[in-house]
Amino acid sequence: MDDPEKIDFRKTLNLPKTDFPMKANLARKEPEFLRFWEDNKIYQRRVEQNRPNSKFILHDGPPYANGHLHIGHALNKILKDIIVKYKLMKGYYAPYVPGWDCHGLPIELQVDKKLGSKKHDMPLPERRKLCRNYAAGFVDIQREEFKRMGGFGDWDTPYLTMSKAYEAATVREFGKFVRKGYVYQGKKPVHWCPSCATALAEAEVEHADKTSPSVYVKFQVSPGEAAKVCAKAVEGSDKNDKKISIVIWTTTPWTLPANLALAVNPAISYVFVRQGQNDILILAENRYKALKDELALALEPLHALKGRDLVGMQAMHPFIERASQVVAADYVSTEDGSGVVHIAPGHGEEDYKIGLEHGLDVYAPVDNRGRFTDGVAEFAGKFVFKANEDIIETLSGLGALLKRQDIVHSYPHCWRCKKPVIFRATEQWFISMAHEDLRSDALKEIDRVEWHPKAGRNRIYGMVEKRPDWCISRQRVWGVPITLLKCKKCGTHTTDEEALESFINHVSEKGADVWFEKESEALLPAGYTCKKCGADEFDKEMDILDVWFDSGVSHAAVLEENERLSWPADLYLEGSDQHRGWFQSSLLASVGTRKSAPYRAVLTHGFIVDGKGRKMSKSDGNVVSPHEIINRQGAEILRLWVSAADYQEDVKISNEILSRLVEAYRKIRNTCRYLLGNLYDFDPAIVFDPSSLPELDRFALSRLNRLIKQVSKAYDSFRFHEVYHLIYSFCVIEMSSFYLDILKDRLYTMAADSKERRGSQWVLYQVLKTLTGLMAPILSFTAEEVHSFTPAAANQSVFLEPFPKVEEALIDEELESDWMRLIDLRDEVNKALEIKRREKFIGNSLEASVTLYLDEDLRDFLGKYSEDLAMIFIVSEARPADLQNPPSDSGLFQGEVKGSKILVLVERSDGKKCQRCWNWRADVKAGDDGQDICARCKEVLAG
RNA sequence: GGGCCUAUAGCUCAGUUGGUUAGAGCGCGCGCCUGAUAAGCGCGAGGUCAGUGGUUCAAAUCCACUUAGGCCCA
Repeated sequence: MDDPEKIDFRKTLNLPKTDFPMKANLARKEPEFLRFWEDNKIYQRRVEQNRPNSKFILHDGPPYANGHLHIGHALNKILKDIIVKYKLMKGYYAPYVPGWDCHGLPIELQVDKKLGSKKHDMPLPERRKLCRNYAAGFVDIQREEFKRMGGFGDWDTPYLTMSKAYEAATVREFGKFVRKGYVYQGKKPVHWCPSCATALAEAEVEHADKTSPSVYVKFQVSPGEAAKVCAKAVEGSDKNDKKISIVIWTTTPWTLPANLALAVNPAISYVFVRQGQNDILILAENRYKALKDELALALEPLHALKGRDLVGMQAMHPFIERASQVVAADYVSTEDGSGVVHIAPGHGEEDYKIGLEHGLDVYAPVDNRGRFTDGVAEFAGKFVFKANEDIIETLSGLGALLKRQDIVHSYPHCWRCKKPVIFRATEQWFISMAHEDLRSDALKEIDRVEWHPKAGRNRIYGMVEKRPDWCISRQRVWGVPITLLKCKKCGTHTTDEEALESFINHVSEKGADVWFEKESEALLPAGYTCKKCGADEFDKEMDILDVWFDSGVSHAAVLEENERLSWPADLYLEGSDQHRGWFQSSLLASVGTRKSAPYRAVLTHGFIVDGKGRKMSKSDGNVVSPHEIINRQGAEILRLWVSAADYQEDVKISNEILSRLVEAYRKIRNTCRYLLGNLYDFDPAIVFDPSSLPELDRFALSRLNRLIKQVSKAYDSFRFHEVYHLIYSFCVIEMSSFYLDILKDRLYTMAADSKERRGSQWVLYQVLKTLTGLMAPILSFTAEEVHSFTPAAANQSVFLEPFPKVEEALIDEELESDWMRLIDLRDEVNKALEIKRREKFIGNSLEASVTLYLDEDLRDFLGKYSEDLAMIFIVSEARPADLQNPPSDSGLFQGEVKGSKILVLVERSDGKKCQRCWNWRADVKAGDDGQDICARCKEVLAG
């Protein structure tokens, strides 16, 4: 050092050089790339560039425009983005139009909450305007959040279910259902939230524990009946003195005023059993034991009958003058209760069905606030849940109450206000599943669609097979109106083309608000009169459409209306819960009007759970927020997490998982950085004929092309975790620990412009470009960053590049299998070296000279590689020898390669260490400056 | 309670039509290197394939049940 004469060999080497930072600083630098993409319209340019090519349309399921994004949104949108980017790079015309679901109860409730009591004085159009603004606000928020994740798409022109054009399309599609005769009005019990005063969709109901009174109630059998039907049962007792009663059990005493029947299971056995002095009770035989003590029943039942023998019997309502007939129902079980179910057709789904079968009235004497109507004189005006106690008291006073306790059970609650809901028969609008074979056609279509995973088919099939008619009306304000007017004179609805067309025109011009702003007559064409009676005055239908109808028609409102898109979509991609939601509403909306499914394929992902596999909930405190990850580790890590998981099942996320991914990210990044570092002086204009390259390089190219093939296949089948594993393993196994490690000597020590070094640089260049392209759909930020450092990159952005293409000719099976065998040998040599390292016999592997004692087969195989062995093993010398004549060295390593025994002798090289290339060679001599240098290096330095 | 689904090393994933001692990478432990350096390389230890029972010459793989978990419904 102090000697100025001494050459600093380090300076004579071609060491890697790059400004590409090792530290990614993702959270800080990602926004710069976002700006780059936006400023340069990279997505738009790529889409346009692909316009002449075949289309691939991924139709976005609209998230609800309320609240910030959670990790589930991130999973969904990143998966979509990976697909869109892959298809774009593959050359498909794949515009991605994101959308938002803007109408509906949750937003309305948020707005109502803010308004408080002012809500009642506010005209409807104004409340709707507030809802619109609220939704628009969250569309903006969520849009920014999605964009931050690196997603490509038409963010400036998304589809909104509340836009005029979309609302008009919704009205138009509804009109088609009306014209085709699917739509009918009927009384039916629906989940009803008395607090929100609205019918709720299935999806709007959630189950939670509730404490309810559990009561056993006697329904006395009409005296005449007792004698007839029960003659045998009461034989031997003084029948005239005895009261015979059927025992029912219910947890909703408030439904008793609406009781019209009692259901028994015809197949099971019922017993007559004495209670106290004067009572005989009827209940299921296998409930007798459980209830014996509770109800203070006699020790022995008097008699038993099958349920079917009880059918037709008349019982008397305990406190209303009305008969209640015994009917048969297969679903009645004896798991709890008394084996007899009280039936109120207006207050239960099963009850309703049974009522239909027996011609019972759909009776529901409860108003929209959950209060009894005047129909129930003694409880009129009482809120049903409060009336429970009054009813129980009444029953008790009449001696009809057998038992009362409180139980905690799972009960339906309103998803918004979290209060318990009731079943209540109301006037609703329905789409009939039976009309025009809607159900069977939908089922046929399900089998024409490709479902990923396959189980999705069964899931939606089962649901569509069993689902009831679609209740499409809601008694709320924030939505698309049910555009029907009712003639004031004859009550006929305006279902004709002329009226519906007029409504569509009004809505497309002014938006759906027009329905609430204008008078009925102003919505109709001038001079319009009722088609039935000729009257000209109408009442407006004030119900709005189910939001599932809104989003269900997106195929029509978006795919058909946007000329850049096409119908049907190639793919829908949502969480597996959407088999009941959007996949189904879209299917029905499309089959009903077009007799065909709106999608060719449906891909679903699972739900996100914590590291232990539990679902996330605020109360458990295991919620992971995407913002935190983005701000701490970067959106790139979130994207890598999405890609690494097998999303068709539940996806786990935890700090451990994320930190593993951060490490994997660093490895991929560093591999790219190292490639870049070795290309600082490479001119990509130089083209090499691959066949002229050494085997090692051809092996690397073969592996690289195999990688392209495998990765493409994985992308094509949406198996992104395979993409991740393939790319990552390639970086670690093929590159970092093998090819690149071996190449160091060649790259650093040979003449910068030598054929050998340029050849490997050319290979490294191929590897770099390929890796960048392969990872771009997932690691978009990093791929772009690498691309910006890549020498002579043709395009401004990696997303303007074609996806890497396989060169089949470069995949060489034979070469690969030979080199796999060499790698097996290398593994054995490494084990032998490690032992010597532990013995402190060597440190750096270059200090070693290795002799391999091999059988004839292996020696033959190694023949052509004998010159390359030292390079491959990264030792100073390596030579094959005959296994038959091993030395008597006790330190011989015994190994095995594919069943062949081998022996490895590790010695210290007897040469000297070259101060420049660090190899130990016999030809190392002191140079002019007195430093040891090998002949090869001397030649390089001589130029 | 019903429908659909899942369960392989600490983590993420492989395990072809059931067929030799269940694989990979990471992490972990130990070590080397200091010319990828908040890097790189090597070696090693980790699994009764959720459990139980069955079919079979043979089961992680097929069947049944159980347990745990997820989605959807009741």
